[in-house]
Amino acid sequence: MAGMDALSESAEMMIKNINQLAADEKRVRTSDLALKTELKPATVTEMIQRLGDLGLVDYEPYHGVHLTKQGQHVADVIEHRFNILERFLTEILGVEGEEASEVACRMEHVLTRDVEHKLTTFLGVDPQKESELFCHKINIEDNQKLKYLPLSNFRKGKTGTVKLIFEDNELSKILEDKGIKPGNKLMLKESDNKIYNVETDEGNFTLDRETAAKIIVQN
Amino acid sequence: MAGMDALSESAEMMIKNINQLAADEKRVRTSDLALKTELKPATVTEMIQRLGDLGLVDYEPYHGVHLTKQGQHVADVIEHRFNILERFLTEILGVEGEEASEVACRMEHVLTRDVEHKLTTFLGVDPQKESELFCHKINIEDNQKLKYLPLSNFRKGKTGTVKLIFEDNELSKILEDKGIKPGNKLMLKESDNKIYNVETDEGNFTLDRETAAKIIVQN
DNA sequence: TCCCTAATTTAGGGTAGCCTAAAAAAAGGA
DNA sequence: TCCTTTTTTTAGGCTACCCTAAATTAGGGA
Repeated sequence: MAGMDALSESAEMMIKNINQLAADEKRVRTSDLALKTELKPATVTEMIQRLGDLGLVDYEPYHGVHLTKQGQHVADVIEHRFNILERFLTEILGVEGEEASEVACRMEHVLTRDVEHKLTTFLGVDPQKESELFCHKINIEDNQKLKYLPLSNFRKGKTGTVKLIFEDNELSKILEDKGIKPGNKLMLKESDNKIYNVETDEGNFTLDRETAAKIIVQN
Repeated sequence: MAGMDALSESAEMMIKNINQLAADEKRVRTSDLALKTELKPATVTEMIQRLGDLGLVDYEPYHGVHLTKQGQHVADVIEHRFNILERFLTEILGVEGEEASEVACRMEHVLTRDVEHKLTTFLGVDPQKESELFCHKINIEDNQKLKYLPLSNFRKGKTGTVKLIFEDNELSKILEDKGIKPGNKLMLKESDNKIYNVETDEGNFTLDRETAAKIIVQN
């Protein structure tokens, strides 16, 4: 494939910023990019010219840029990587907001597709929704090889053991009454990726996707 | 502090490689570094001259380099970051060996001390042992703010709820008999960082550090 | 329309990191 | 010792990113 080399961190950041400024499909102006990236306008011009040569942006001198289909794809991938990294850092490791953003912003450029995918699965993001935007990244077959999986990514008909429930305040008490607590077995009877019907020792219950995402189950 | 700017990834990699080739305190030769880094000898010379100017290596033209105290410290930090990242990628996410190494090798340069520290704690590394080498990084006070903590890093006298047990084959069955299973409460009665005496609903039990590291407990 | 201002690009300069080719130093055998 | 071979460094060249200063273009008001 042409242009298969990895993009530099600088180039990826520029694409990300173009995407974030690209409201209502207007072309993004050099000066706005300069402000957002904290680079000088001349530097922005230079960079978007390079990105133009790579076919990632449509650049018209003096009239700003917008992302091409290819560029948009890059932006979506970066955006997604940032989001899952930030979630991991804050929700799992407990890193504070500002620092989590900064570290996620530097880590987003070094993830591979595979690691991104496994981290996404670990955090329990909707594979359906994911696959619309990032069809290359979600592979249900792969999910099943992971030891620990959010219930939201579990396969219909499979049995597993609850290992961990995130944000266990009122929610975990409600779940506990339904037999969904760490150590217990459950089986995913039905799921359309919006509603999850689960069988436990206490009977049958239906959960929404948000809740299912917080329940880590072992295969 | 002088030289407080972040080192480039290239510079950090060079220091890491010098450290890895520095057996029996002999000076490391340019050609060996060139082989290991897959750079040309001239490039290596250029880089170690820069590192020399920064006071990170002791460079004698034609006679190789070795790390200064400062350089050794950088190497230790990088090494440690690599190790915990690799462990996280393989043990938690299930990334395969080769890819885990490569991604860890790129991520090691973008971690902050705080994230490194929180990840270390999350993975349950011996804080005692850590503090000998990396005294700046381990801070028991901080540990206690984390939602999830390996039992090996728990503070004596504290009570918590078991959330997750890694590598739960035979081990988890044994622990379950002792009342140590996800969902159950426990209290760390005694600990000298080698032996962990735990009180559960089923009585008092003693664990070794390796086992304690595999038990994630919530404060 | 024409001109002024603001936005943008071009021109030119610097550093880090890479390279190849040539020069210089070290090392080892005769 | 001396001379050949290997190792290392220097010299010089290239690109990506960053900058400032000087053109250039666009766009709005008179």
